[in-house]
Amino acid sequence: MKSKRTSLQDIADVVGMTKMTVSRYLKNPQLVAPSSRIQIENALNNMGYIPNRAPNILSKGKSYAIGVLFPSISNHVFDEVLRGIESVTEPAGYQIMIAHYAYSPQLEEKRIASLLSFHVDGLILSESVHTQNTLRMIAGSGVPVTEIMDTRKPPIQQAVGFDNEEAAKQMTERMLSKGYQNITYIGAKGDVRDLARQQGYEIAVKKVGREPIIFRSPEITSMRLGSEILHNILAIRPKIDAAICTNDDVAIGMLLSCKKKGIRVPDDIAITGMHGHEMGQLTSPALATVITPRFKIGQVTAQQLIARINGATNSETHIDLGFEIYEGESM
Amino acid sequence: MKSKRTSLQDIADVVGMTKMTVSRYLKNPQLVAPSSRIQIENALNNMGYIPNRAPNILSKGKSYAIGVLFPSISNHVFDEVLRGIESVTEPAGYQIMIAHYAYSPQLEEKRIASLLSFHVDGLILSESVHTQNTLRMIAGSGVPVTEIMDTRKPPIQQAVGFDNEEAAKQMTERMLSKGYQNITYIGAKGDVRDLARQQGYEIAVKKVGREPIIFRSPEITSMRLGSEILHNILAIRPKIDAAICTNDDVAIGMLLSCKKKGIRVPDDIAITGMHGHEMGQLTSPALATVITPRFKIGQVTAQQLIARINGATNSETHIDLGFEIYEGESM
DNA sequence: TTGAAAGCGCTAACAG
DNA sequence: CTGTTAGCGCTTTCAA
Repeated sequence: MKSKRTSLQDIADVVGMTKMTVSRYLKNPQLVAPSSRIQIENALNNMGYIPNRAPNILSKGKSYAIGVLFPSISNHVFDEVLRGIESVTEPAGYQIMIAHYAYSPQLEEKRIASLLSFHVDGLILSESVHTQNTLRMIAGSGVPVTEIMDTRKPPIQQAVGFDNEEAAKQMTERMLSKGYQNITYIGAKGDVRDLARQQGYEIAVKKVGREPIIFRSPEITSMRLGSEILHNILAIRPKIDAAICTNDDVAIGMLLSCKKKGIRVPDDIAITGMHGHEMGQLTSPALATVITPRFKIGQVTAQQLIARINGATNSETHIDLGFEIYEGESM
Repeated sequence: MKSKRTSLQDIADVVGMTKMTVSRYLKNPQLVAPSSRIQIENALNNMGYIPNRAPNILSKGKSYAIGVLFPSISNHVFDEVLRGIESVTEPAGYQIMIAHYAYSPQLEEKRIASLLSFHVDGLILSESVHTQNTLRMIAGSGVPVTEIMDTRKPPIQQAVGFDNEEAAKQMTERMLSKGYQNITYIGAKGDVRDLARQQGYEIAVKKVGREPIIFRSPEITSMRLGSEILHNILAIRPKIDAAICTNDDVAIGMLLSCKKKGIRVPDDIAITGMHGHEMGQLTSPALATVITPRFKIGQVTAQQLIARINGATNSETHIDLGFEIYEGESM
C-alpha cells in the first residue's frame, strides 16, 4: 500500500530494457520487437502501470482535460448540459473536470484557478459575470473559454445558449393572452440569467400597462424554496392569479404545495416554470414551462471549444439555440 | 489569445531577477527584499500568472486532488454526499475532481484510469464492484481508496456508509406491521446496493411466510421510471397494496402517477422510498422513506481519506453510519 | 537576499 | 529495433 506508483522505469528494469522501449510499446507496439512485446506486456499487466500525464502536460502544455464549472450540481438544469458535453468530449478523447461554485464569483475564481493550475486545455463556464481576477487569469492562461446558457451579455470569448429575457417575455405574454391579471415573477438567488428573465417578464407586463410584482428570495432555487414562497405569497398577496417562476424546481415546489393546501392549479393560480425537466410532466397538472435546448447547448459548446483548442479562430461569439414554450396544464 | 501561458520565468524576465526569487515571493514574501517585492507583485498582477501544478506533481508525486466517482450526477442521492466531502476537502486544501460512469464498471475503469493519470492523491468510489483492471490499477497506484454508501461487501481498503440490506429489511417489517399483505419490491438498473435492498426485503417477507414479489427495470432510476412501473404493476398485479422502492426518485414517480390516476396513497397502495430527499416531503402524502446519513458519509469519508493520504494506517475497514425509518404519510 | 544546479517522468529527436 | 540526450516548470538544496 505504501509503495510508490509504478513508473515506466520500473517496468523497464523488470524486463531489462530502457524506458524508451516500453514507452514505444505503449504508443505503438509495432515499433518494438515481437519478443520484447511479450515481456513488456506481461510486466505491464502484473505491475498495474498507470501512465502519468504530468510530464506531458509539462513538456507539451496540453492536458486533454476540459474544465466545466456549474453553479451547483444539485441544479438539474445542468444534467442534460453535461450529457451534451460528454457526447462530444468522450469520443474526442478529452477528460472533463467538473467543479461547482455555489453561485459565488469568488468561489468561481478559486475553482478556475485550481482548474487552470491543472492545466486544463479549455473552460466551460455557466456564468457571465466574473471577478477581475478571473478575467485576468483567463487572459493569462491563454485557454479558450465558452460561457453557456445565456446569449445576452458580451461574452469573454464565446457564448452558447438562448435568450433568457426573450424566453420569459414570451412566456409572460402567453400568460397574459390567457387572461391572467396579476402575474408575479418568482426569482431566487439571482444569477444574471434569473435577472434577465425577470426583465423579460417586466417588459411584457409593462407593455400591457401593468405593474410588475416581484418575489425574490436570496436562497438557491429548490423545490422547497418554491413551497415556502407560495406560503409567503398567499399571506401577502392573495389576489395573485399566476406565477412565472425562475425555473422548474421552484415551480414544482409551488405546485406541489398548492395541491397540499387544496389550491387549484391553474384555476386558483397558474404556475409556469423554465427549462422543461421531465419531472414537470409527472405532476398533475403537467407544468407549463419553457423547453430549453440543454443537451444541444452542451454539445455545441464542446464542439466549439475543442475546435478552438485545436486552433480554430473563426468561431461565432454568440450562438443562440432557441427555446420553445410548452403550455402543459398548469396555465 | 494564442500566447502561451505565463510562467515564472516570464515574470522573472520582466522584473530582471531569476525565477527562484519570484518563486520565493510566492511562497513567502518575507524572503525577498522589499524593493523586489513591489516589482514582483506588479508584474504578477499585470500578467495573470497561474501556478502550474504539473512540476510539483512530477517532483513530489502529490497533487492535492481527490478523485470522486459517482454513478450519475443526476442521482440526487449524491448531492449531499458531495457537500459532505467538500466540507472537509475545502478547508484542507484539496481539490476534488468529480467524474461519473453511468453505473458501468467499464466506464468506471476508464474514469479511474483518467483520474489516476492526473495523479490524484486518493479516490472515493460509489461502487463496491469493480473490474479486475480497476483493482490492479488501484493497487499499482498506491493511492488510498474509500468506497461509500454500503458497508456489506468487503471493501478494497475501506467502506463508509450504512447497511442497505438491513435498511430495506426494517422498512419492509414496518410495512408488514402496518398490515400490508402484498408488498412488492421495485428495483431498477441494479447496482449492488439495490440488490442488497431487495435481499433485505426478501428476508423480511419470507420470515412471515410470504412470497417476494419483485419488479425490476433495467433502466436507471428516475421519477419517470417510477411512473412507468406503476402502470405496469397495475396492469399485471392489481392486488398489490404496497410498494417498497429502491429509492425516492422511483417512489415519487409512482406517487405522482397514482395521484394523476386517482389512486389513493396509502389507502389503495402504500409507497415507500429510500434516502429521504427533501422533495419527498413536498408531496402529499409525504413520502415514507429511509433517511440515510449522506452528508455525514461524505464528511467521514473525506476525513478518513485525507488522514490516510497523510500516512494514517490505523483506519477501520467498515464505518457504518446508520439510518432512520421515516413513516411520512404514504404508508 | 539572491542565484545555480539538479531532478521529478515522460517523449521527441537523433543516433547507432 | 533500441538506446541516449535534452527539456517541459518548478522547488529543493547548496553556494555566494
